[in-house]
Amino acid sequence: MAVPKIDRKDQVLRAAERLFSQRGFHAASVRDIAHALQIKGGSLYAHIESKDDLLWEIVSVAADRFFAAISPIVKADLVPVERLKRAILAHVGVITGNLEAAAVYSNEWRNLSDRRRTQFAARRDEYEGIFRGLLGDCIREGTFAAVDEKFATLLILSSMNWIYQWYRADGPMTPEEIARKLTEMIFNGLRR
Amino acid sequence: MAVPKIDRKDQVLRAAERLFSQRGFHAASVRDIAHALQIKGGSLYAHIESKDDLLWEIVSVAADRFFAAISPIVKADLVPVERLKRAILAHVGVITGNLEAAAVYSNEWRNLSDRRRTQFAARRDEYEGIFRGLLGDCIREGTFAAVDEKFATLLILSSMNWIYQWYRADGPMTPEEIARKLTEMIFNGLRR
Amino acid sequence: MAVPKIDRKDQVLRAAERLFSQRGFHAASVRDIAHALQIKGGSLYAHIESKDDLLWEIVSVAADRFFAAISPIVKADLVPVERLKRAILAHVGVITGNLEAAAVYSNEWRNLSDRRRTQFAARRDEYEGIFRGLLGDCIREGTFAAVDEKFATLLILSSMNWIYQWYRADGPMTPEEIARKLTEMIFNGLRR
Amino acid sequence: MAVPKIDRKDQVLRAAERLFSQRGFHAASVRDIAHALQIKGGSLYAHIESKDDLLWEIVSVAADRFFAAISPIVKADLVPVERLKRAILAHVGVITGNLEAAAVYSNEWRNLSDRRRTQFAARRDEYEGIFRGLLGDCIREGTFAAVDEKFATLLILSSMNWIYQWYRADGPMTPEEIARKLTEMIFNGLRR
DNA sequence: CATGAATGAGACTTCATTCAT
DNA sequence: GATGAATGAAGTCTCATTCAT
Repeated sequence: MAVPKIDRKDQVLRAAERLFSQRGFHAASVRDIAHALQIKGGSLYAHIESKDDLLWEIVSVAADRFFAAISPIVKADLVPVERLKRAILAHVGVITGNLEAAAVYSNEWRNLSDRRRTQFAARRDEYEGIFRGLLGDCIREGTFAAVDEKFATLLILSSMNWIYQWYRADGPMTPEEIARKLTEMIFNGLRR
Repeated sequence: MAVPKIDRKDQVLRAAERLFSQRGFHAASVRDIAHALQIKGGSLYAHIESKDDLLWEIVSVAADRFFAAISPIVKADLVPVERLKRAILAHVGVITGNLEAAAVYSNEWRNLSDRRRTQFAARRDEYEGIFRGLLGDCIREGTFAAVDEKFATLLILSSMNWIYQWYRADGPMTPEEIARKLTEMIFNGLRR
Repeated sequence: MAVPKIDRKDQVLRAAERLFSQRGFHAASVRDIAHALQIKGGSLYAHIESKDDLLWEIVSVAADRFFAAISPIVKADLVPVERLKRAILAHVGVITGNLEAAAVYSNEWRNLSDRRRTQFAARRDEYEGIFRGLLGDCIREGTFAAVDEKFATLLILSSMNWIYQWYRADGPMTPEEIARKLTEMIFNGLRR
Repeated sequence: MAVPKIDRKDQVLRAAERLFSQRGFHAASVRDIAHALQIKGGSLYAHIESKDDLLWEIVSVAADRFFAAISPIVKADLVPVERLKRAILAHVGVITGNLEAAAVYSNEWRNLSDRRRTQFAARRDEYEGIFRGLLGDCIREGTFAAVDEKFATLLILSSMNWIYQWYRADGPMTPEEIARKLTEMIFNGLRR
């Protein structure tokens, strides 16, 4: 009846990312998501297992992207501070390239089922641990002051994860600029 | 006799803050909140108008607290950088002193009714504007480098608003220490 | 609003027994049951946990009745054949006194959740075991011929459990007559 | 080449018999049946008209089998008690030879559409009437005592229709043995 | 024949809310 | 104040069925 739709599953994921990020998991109904694809609520279930699965898929694909972006950098043969710089750029790149998924990743994991929430938390901690390691290297190497590692890591990550709140692809700043400014501010501080 | 009769309405607000912050607005039902007070769902309506009102009350009281904490500082006769420092301390104080309300303030405003969401957004922008003003003063005065004002403001606010994710009243850091470390890092950067 | 309804839960159980027995578990919807009480579907949930629970309650109360009716007889100090006779009378009494519940007990246990179905089967086997014991006593005592015990037990139970298909309280036979005729036929056979 | 091409329609019927008998009509979905044939739900409709038709077909083929098995016996020139014996053997033969269909016949007719249910009930009553006639002959001839005809008929039929609950083709008893034991018990009773 | 995608109806269930008691 | 019972709306999901490919 309809035109042959390519990769319907992807469309579903993207619509869900958009609605979950805009309204939140519970405020975005299955019907809303289906409506975005111009089909009826029940029809979604030809493509997904459950709403919970949908959230899980978004959130774990997002996690995969973050890990994939950072992994090569961690092993790179560079001075620590350069590795951290590039990791920040990579992370910002994933966020700006997948704004809605990143927002869901940051805000909606609470709505996962118990088992998955635990699983998610573990991966998130692992990711945080990688950043902390990069930062720790900078400190041990002497480039950075002996700040509280955990605290500083959260400063970096939280400032990046807030980006989705105001970044627009058609806005004035490129992801590179954002990353550069962020790095500059966090590394050197605001003081002249 | 005079058993210290704690205001029931306050109990309701506190229970709602807790549940909204833990599970999110939609995942915390009116019955859940009532259950926390050991009464039945319907009985809550002797104390509140509606669930939406409850959220609004939490969120606007939280906003009031932030404004109240900062207002005297803005007008204080101090060098700009000192004003900013104290504003940060005040803001951190409100967060750590009202962890759950602060979490609701940060995360659940999306679930307000349309009209109230607009109203909320305006206040939030106003608050952000105050911080931006404090920061701008530091730049104009020459203490701070000529960074992107909006960007730097968001860096400060976002790093503070993330605190509720890990701060615990019985943890190792006092609010003052948190504020001090945060200020130190943001003002001077991580670099040695 | 409505007149104070006494024991609403009982009314729910009775309506469910009726509808489950008439149409089967799946063909009788929650709305149908609610409609029988002149309330809306969702309102049932003030009285039950779930449709599955409702079935379970009916089925286990029915099982309880059967056990309660038979237990004193098993321990009675009577000749075996008399015990069996009275057990049959008791069982027929439970069926005719709770026609619809008995029908649900016999036919709808398949629709229980896995865990409960297992639990149910165990009790059912236990009950069958009791009858088998009574019958075995009659054989060992010499009153009955050395028939296949399991087979004969099923003959007795199945002929009784079929009663709900045709018995009507306002019909021509009392439960006692039914039990007497049944006993007569099974004990002495059809042959002159 | 001529691979023995088993009729697809038969496979559908057999899968449906199995699933309807195991789970009940409503709990066995069209998709379940299709899955048993390793095709998708919609594809079943190349072979059936509707789920209701499927049930009807199973149930009426089963009825046909019962009638076909008994018809020649009713007209046979034998003493009444012998005719009854053979009818029982024939009926047991149909059940044990078509266990699942027999179970569906006994339990799922309630789920037929209204019109068909009525039609089915008429045939069922007719069949019961035949058995009742056979039994009546035995009474009139003087072989059997003057028992309640309807009651005795139901005793015989119900004990047979319960067989599917425990009979297994690979079990210890042949259909002939089952029929013989059943006849023995019902004709002569349990008493020594 | 089989499939994937869709549909409309309806299933069970939860929820915020109301109100007589 | 609190409760039990009810409601209407909505939510997620399943199902029998259809049809273009």
